[in-house]
Amino acid sequence: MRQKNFGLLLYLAQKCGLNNKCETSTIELSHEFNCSQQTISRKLRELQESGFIERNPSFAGTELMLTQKSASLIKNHVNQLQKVLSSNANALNLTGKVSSGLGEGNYYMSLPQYIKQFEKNLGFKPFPGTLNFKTNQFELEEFSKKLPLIEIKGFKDKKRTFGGLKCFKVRLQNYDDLALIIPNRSSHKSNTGELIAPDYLREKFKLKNGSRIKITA
Amino acid sequence: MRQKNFGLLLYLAQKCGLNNKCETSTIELSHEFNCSQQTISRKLRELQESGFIERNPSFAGTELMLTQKSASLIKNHVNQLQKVLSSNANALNLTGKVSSGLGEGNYYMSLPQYIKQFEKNLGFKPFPGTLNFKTNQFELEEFSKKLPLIEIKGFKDKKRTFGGLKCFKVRLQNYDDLALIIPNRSSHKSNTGELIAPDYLREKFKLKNGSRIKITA
DNA sequence: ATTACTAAGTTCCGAGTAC
DNA sequence: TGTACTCGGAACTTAGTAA
Repeated sequence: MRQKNFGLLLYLAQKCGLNNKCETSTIELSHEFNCSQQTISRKLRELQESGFIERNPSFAGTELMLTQKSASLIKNHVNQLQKVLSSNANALNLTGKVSSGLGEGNYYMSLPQYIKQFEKNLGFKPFPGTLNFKTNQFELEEFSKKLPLIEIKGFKDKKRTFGGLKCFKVRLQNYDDLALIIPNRSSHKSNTGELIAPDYLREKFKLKNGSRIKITA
Repeated sequence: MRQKNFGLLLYLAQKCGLNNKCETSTIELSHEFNCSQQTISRKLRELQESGFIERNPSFAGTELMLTQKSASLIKNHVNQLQKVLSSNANALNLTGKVSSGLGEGNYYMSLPQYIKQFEKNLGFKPFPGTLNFKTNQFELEEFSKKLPLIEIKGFKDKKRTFGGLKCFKVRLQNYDDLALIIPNRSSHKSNTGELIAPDYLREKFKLKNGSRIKITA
């Protein structure tokens, strides 16, 4: 919506239909719409000036009809809301705010032993760097719990031990070569999520620190 | 609709979905909704006080979620509009204002030669009297043109000639034992339609002179 | 009976600012 | 960074009327 007098327009659509002429009057409408006759008079004029309705004086009031412009607007409005009702009803998602890349992930992404496992398990060669985002710790846990787990194993070399990490395939808008990674023993705060992908996500999605992102399952 | 801040609520539904928590802030929303941070702040409080959203302060802003009350309201809103889009898209109708019974029809309804034809062609015995309504002359013609014609024949007795009339089955709300009659040579103004039915319509539908009616095909 | 103008009353918005 | 308060002005509504 975001259109002046849209509420009245919707009411008129329900009263008159989209392609019908409708005999009514400002007084009648004011009773039905719970406002004054003067307000209806003004609103009808505004709707007419904006090309949303057509009016003709009639034997006792006004004959009015919604224009094609109104029909399009209303159809569009309904379509948008239908999407919300259907797709979003049970869609899993997680929102957060892009933050600077201090996560552990960047380190993992430089080690061939990890990279090989990513390639094998995710089907893409990850970009050398992670996109970090701050989110709600509890939500992050709940979100990842509901997704199929891809386990990336840790390993040892002569000097030290490298920990394993959890990995989950997710989506960002329509982009689905994307995985959320959560180190098994992370040293940074767990309100941060890390994303890996074959592309440089900051560039691809024009992201800056503070940009809001919404990842879905 | 007719609900305060409904516009913002719809926006939030599109942004956050119906069952999801959503990380955002008053500033972010103010940019997206084209108003000030203060206005969003107030509107969110109002929505919260009315039980349409729930909010929790979060690491950098607010986590918000629509309540079940919002979901119901929005679903209802969409349902109503869907009805408009589907049923009303090509529904034929005619609106008018009940007027006093000075039409010719009352006379016809008293003559057995006509009554027999009505019974045969319409399947009901008409109430002795017509319900007259004023409407737009052109609309009346256009409406009746699109309906199947039932012809009621005129006749002669020793004294004079009685003219024929056109008859069309129509509906008033869910009531469909109803016919619109148009005398072939009418003496009254043709912006008046006449309805016959087995019942006394004024009583059945609590109609007075001036009441608006909408008949459909 | 309408519609619509003006003027006054009311609501709403946002800049400034506190926290 | 955030949210939310105050308050002056803008926007909207309506009573009284004219046409």
